[in-house]
Amino acid sequence: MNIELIIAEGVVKAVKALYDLDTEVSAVQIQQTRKEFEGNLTVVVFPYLKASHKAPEATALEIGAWLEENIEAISAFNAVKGFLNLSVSPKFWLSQLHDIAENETFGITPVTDDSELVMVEYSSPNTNKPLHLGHVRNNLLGYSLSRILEANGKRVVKTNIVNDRGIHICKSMLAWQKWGNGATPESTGKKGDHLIGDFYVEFDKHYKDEVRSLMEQGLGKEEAEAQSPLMLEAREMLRRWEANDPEVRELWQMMNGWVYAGFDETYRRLGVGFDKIYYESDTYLEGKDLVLGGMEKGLMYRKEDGSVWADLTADGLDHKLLLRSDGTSVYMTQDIGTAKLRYQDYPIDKMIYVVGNEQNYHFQVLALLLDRLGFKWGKDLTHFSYGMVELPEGKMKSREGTVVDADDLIDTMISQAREASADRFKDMDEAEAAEIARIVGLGALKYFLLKVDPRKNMLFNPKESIDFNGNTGPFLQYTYARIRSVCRKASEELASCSYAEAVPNDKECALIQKVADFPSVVIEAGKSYSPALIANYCYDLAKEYNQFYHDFSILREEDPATRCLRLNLSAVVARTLKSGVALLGMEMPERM
RNA sequence: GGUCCGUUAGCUCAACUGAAUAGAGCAUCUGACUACGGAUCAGAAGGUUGCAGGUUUGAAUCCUGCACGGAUCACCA
Repeated sequence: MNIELIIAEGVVKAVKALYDLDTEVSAVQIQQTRKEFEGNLTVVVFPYLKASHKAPEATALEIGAWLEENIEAISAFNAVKGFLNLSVSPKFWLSQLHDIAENETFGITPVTDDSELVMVEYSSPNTNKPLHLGHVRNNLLGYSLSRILEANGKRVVKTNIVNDRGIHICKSMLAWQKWGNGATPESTGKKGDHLIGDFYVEFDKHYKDEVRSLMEQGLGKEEAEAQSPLMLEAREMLRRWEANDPEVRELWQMMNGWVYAGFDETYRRLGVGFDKIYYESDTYLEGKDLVLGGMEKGLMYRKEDGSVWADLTADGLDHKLLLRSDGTSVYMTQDIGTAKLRYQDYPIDKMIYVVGNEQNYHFQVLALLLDRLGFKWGKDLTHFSYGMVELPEGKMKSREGTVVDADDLIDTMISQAREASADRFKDMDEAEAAEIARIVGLGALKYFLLKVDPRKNMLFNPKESIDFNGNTGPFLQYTYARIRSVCRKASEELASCSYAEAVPNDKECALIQKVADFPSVVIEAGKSYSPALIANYCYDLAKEYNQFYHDFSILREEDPATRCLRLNLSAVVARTLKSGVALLGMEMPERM
């Protein structure tokens, strides 16, 4: 049983017995005892002063005495001002360690058939350029969030909505037709998404040239942009696409196919995936029907020019356009259509959209509209809003070539990991060395992006790249690999020894306590949708373990029970670290 | 201009949602391998938590105002 709960229940009884005060278990304030004081856990007694009519310290001492008397696990206490520091007996920690070691799925709530069904949308790329660092943050957050929710017993459907239609795709297609000379991923040896991205840039270059020369002929900027022959051609292509022109559709299919192959490779390398992928080319018409249906029910209205709007002023927002005067869809309409298809496919209880914070307003509106249109999860949809990844010079801009490409970054991380371990295992064969470099390089990247509060913009400095020392992914992996090394050396003893007679010292108790916190951290991370909480916990645990490892010998400890305790404690720490970082999508190497 | 978000050590980030002397890492300086893995550990130094008020026994955290930065308010996606 959880020690904090035991203490909280004890405090409720204590204040009832001592001061006749009724309070709730959830209202009891318990925190980790600060390092400079004796004890494991601390109860804040300020809330009970009114009932005790005594000074803070006297009240704390009184409650402490009651707890020591009535709760077996409490072995000592002291009071500093209004803080009651409680020491938990080594015996209790020993039994905790035993329980944890026995529990194969420690910290993980099993998923059952009647678990809540949560859909997580993430990634959501455009098919006109390769993924960059911002997408990587999105993908890792979305994937990690899915894992965390699963660990909290939710059924999770991971989904992706691919923005595969629109003028931007036509630009790449047109550029390929004009200047591609039939280039394919095979003929050029380029990843499909990069190839398409190059043509998108190519279009932009020629388009800018056209605009410039038109402006030199005396046109205004807007006029020039509107009259650029390339842009007119791209728009014409979009019209043909929407009219199902076979030639355009065929080209579109082929080029999108290249992009998907490229994306799939990046996803695979990142270790993320989806249960179901939706395409806007399939969903944008659905949304139109829903909006028109809603209009008939009086939920939306039509202006004289034929455009369709929703009046959201009653909810403190503005009027929102849903269909243009020419009857075509906007972004919002597509999201409504996608929602409909998803609900047809899955009886969703909860929808989470992992999308950047520049779309906060969009999702506020979407929630209201879906609710209005009768989606039961609409009002309570969660926009998991995250900040941008910025460079020292500011925002990434594809036009200025300051985008950090996802594939390049992954390559860089892996080769740096390779360098860092080059002189370490010369005996290792190539396949194993490559696998370890992959795990460590990606671990550094994932931890770097996930340890930060998602809401905040974060900084990535390409010159400094990502560290492998200190508060990093490799620090966790190193700790794990080192424990595994020790466990391998004593595998037989670990399997058969007994630590029933051992008496854990303060450091060992503190370490057991840290491990025992894992389940509540998983729960809190699930409630607050926070991979960062998991990352910070894993770091604290690894740091605590490394201190222990440094101060005490494991294999050279002479007392068999103590040696066994330390072996088992190490094994449990390793296992907890591994399942913790798994929630971040990170892997652990057996050696590094 | 309206709305929303952010501002913590030189730099990158924490702080269990109101508690003790605001913590880590990097960088700087000092120390620890004939040792179970030094991608480690120990120590020093570094702060008026953007500013000013307020609520509270107690505020980085809650309220008000201001400053700075960002996003958004498109018949763009």
